[in-house]
Amino acid sequence: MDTAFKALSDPTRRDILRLLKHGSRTSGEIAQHFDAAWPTISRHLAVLRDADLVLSTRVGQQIVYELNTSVFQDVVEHLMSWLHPGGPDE
Amino acid sequence: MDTAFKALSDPTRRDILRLLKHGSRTSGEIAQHFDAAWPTISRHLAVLRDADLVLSTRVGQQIVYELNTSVFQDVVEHLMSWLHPGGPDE
DNA sequence: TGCATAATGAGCTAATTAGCTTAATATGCA
DNA sequence: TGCATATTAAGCTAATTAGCTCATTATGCA
Repeated sequence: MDTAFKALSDPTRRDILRLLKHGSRTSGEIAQHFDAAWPTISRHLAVLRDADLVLSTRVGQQIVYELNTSVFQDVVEHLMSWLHPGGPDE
Repeated sequence: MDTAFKALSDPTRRDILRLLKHGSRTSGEIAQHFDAAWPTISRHLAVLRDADLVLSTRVGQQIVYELNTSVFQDVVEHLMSWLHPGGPDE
């Protein structure tokens, strides 16, 4: 959970997630949307992967990334539990 | 919005928010719950205040902090918009 | 095998930040 | 006013991290 919040704290990574919201993309397609160097985007993708916010699959020469919506659900539920005083989160 | 995600990315700050979920607390009461030095907690509170995640009011000699639930709502809605492909967030 | 393409790993620098200690500010009260 | 308490500000160090460039790994195909 800690890694998820940390991953979300970077604007570039949130931009990547927004991009993936519209469908799966390869590393190359993602990198092309940004001014940063490809290895830089690759590192951001690794952070998102470690946080389980995205899933990656190799398809031939390329690696396809997609949102892992279940972890998003967890983060959202986590936040919402803070809004309800009687919630389960101590 | 950027500041909110950044503020949430620190575990100590999330602990502070969890504490405030149970009701308003003064700076001193909050600091007592942690091993860190008081000025350190004070700085964390400043980060949360800048992100509008908490509201502060002076009451006599003390400053009382409380959750700003409306900003939580915003963050939650922001995250949820990423889960729905037809959502408004591009 | 040997070459081209896709992606990541290694190693570096500059910037950010969490933590500390010491100093300053603000309020309450005699 | 003058002192005590509550809180924050300043300034520092160590650790983290985003970005880069260059090198390496992995796959596809002739």
